[in-house]
Amino acid sequence: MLTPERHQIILETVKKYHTAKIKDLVRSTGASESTIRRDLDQLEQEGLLRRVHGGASLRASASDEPSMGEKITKYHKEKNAIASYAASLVRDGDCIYLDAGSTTYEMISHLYGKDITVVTNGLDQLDKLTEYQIKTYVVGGYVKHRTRAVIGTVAMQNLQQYRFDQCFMGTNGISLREGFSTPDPEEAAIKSTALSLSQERYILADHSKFEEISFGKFANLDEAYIVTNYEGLYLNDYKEKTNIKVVTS
Amino acid sequence: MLTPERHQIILETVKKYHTAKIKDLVRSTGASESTIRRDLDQLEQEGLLRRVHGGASLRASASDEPSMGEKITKYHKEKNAIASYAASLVRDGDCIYLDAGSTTYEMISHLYGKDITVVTNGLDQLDKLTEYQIKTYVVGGYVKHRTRAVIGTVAMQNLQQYRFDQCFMGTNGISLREGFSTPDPEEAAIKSTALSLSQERYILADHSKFEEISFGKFANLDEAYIVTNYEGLYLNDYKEKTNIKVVTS
DNA sequence: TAATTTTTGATCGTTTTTGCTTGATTTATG
DNA sequence: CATAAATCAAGCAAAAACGATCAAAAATTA
Repeated sequence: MLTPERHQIILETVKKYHTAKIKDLVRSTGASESTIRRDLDQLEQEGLLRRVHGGASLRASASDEPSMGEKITKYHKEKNAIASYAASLVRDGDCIYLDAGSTTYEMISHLYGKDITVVTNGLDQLDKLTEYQIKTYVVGGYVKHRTRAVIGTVAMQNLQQYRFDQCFMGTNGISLREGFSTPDPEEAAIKSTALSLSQERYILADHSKFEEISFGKFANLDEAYIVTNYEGLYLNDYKEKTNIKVVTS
Repeated sequence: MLTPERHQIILETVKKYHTAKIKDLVRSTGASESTIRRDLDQLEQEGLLRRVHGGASLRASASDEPSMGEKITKYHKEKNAIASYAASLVRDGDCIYLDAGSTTYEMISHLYGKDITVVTNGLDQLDKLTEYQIKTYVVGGYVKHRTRAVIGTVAMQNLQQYRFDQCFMGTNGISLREGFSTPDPEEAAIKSTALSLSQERYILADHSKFEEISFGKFANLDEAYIVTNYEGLYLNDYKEKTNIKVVTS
């Protein structure tokens, strides 16, 4: 691969995700870490991106909203450990559902090379899945721009066409009394539907989600397994009520 | 092989892939490395491409001489002129279908600010549409990685849920006798379905598509309007057979 | 046909790029 | 604040690409 082509790929990645990890760039270009580093230095020299620890990001002009880009670095490690464990649950030949959201997004890099079929309603997921050449179906329906998720009644109908061996999704809140919840009722409805179509159901949640309640409830506590790094006060209460796997990174 | 022929091949390769490796050019022309090197030097001298380690790449558009750069922007201009005109046909309140492909992609920036609903099967289109905050639905179904388009029987079924005021799509070939065609029959099927669901049907095609025939036919000549910049030999024949709008940039 | 010019392909020493290693630096975490 | 993990920069050696040179082949001209 020629240098301009690599640079092109790097710039497109940065433009698309507002951030790019060196490891991902190594994957998508086939070059070594050293080469990518040198490329990033060079591109920074030209003012085309900003070098950051672990990769590069958009040349932040001013007030950028904390979109996918920053979310990625925030609880990145915890999320990655959870995502990695979740991915290890996926078996060759399975058909799985990946909900929109940053944790399931992290899963995808760990799914590389598996012979699986993925259905998703997340636009970012789609991009990553095509990059990794994983067999993919997208749920049709209304595109909610802020979260880049496909939702709405059309999406719910389309979802019904599938049956899943496993589904993986994030959540905004987990509560002993109220179960799983997320702010947007439309997204809650999609999650609920996906759960009902799956044999095995996994909710991925870092510790910050525990004992939080949002507007749209989408499942009771005992309707899904939880994969988390939560080791807080109520862990035993949760263990009594549902199946919970604590991952320590 | 004659020198101009080699140069032609080199330029086409660079134009097509935005980059060309010397080894590949050696293979595709049958000439030696030395010869290719000399060719590249010469072509660079003429400002037609940029020499890089290992081969050649497109001229970086901005601060470069006209020649190739001009050709590209001119080509881009044509496409953009077609896209711009097509976008002007869209009325507030309309529900339109945008097929996957580069020309309809160009349309999106011209649709900014319009109060419309867009349905698409193109992943790149999706990204652009979310960027421009245009009300969007995505067709569900199998994701073909290479073209980043949603296709297959599921996609066809899902598409049937909609009815469009207008649809816009590209094509690979237009022929007086064989109508519109594209290489992949699956994509042809989607196009055909979308056409059947639309009140007004527009095919966007630059002049290079005329008198070309691909494997998958998706419509007869009289089943859609053509928006193009073609002013070639058979223009009058086309005018007799169908509704064709020639845009001059 | 013979002489001359141009183009081509191979060779070879030099330069550039690349990937790995190592020790330093930064970041995360308790 | 201290420790562990990840990331980084610099140096180095191997590989790839380069450019200059020259003789053979092809085209042109006399």
